Amino acid sequence: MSKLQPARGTRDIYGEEARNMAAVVETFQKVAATYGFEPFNIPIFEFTEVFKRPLGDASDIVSKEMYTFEDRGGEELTLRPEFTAGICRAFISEGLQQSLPCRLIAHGPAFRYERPQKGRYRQFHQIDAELLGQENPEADVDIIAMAWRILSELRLADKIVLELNTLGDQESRAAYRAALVTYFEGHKESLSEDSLRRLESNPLRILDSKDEGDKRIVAGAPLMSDCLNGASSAFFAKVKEGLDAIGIPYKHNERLVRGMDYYTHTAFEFVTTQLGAQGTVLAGGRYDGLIQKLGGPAVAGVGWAGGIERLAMLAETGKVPARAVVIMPMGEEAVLEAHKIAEDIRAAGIVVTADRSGNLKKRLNRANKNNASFAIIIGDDELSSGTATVKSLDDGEQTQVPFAELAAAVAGKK
RNA sequence: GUAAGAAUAACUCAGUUGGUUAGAGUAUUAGUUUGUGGAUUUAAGAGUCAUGGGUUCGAAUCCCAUUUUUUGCCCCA
Repeated sequence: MSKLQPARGTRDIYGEEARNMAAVVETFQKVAATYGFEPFNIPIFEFTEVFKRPLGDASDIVSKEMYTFEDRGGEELTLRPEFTAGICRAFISEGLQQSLPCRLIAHGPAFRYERPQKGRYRQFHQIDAELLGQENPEADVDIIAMAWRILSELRLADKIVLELNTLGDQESRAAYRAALVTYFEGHKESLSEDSLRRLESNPLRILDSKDEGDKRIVAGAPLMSDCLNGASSAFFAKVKEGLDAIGIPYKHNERLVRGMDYYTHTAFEFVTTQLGAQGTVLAGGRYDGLIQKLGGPAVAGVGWAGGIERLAMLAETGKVPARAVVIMPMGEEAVLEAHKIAEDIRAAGIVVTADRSGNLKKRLNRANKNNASFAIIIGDDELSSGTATVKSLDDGEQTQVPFAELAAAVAGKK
């Protein structure tokens, strides 16, 4: 800590940005509720094992990006790098298999020790949805539809495309992985250094390489669709059929793979070209074996997470602070009366702030700058008559209004 | 973790081949006594030129290190 500034990759969020982020979360909650999803809050940190096991030791998140620490009791803890693992742990801890299916949403900060860039921070914020206990492909359709509706409500539909792929079930995935390894082993000498490493850790990721040389090799690589067994391709067909039925546009991207080891079957990403390399705005997939891997029952799951910062940057929510009524008491006695009046007006759901310092000119100036709708002036004259001076800051019109009628006088007129 | 840029007032940015007291716009405050805003105008405050070293008679300017940030890669929301 050299100066009084936020630690690398963290920041203070306020003003328009904070409003936009709040709007994203509100839209998310509102839409999710119409799909029958309910809030589910999990801790911000867990035992390290909770993330290590499902994500896979070789994944970058586990090997270099986790905020892991030992607490005073000597426990190994980790700040959550994502939500899914924690929710699955909670599902087991709370014995929720009694109440399947579970439709759960969560939102809040997550942490990854990465190189910061715009739209990529060490503390970032996600919205998250998980649907547990539904093995059928219709569940995938449901949860993608929900994501699409949220993005539409945020008016992002024309800035974002849905990319879709299947990784198949365990068997198909293993077969594909083997086919890829065989193929890339044959091109070892021309693969990039990164991809040689990936050949060991996560061969599927080579498909996603940005390296030009790799891309040429990848072009000739075997396709997932050729390795799918009957059940897996039937599953994927159903998902596509469902999306077609409700008119959600998507692009089948054979090269789409995901970082986490736990995905099976459907994988999808909502992508924009407007955020540079941070174009993935919301992404997820199916993770049928995950809960079992954590030591729970065999329960299917499908879900996604969206980056709130990234969504907020794209969405023009147009959210502005509500215009306030500013109450301006002149003198000691008026201050007390102003408290009472302010409370009365707020009880009617109107935004009221008080400005008690400076001469009237200054206060009106400030009120105007803050885009207030009305000024309510209370001085000695008003106290004795029981009526306040109400001044519209839009047209300057001024009227005397009895204290009891102020809320009505100021309501609705914006 | 890796490569290349950037850092000057609250904000956006000028600042010549290294030369005296580092500028502008926006914003802020004030232009007077406790009761009337928005425009114009006048004035003022505001900067350890990111931090620490070095070169030089002299550094915002050149060199090195550190910190933060931006754009790629890695990876991901």
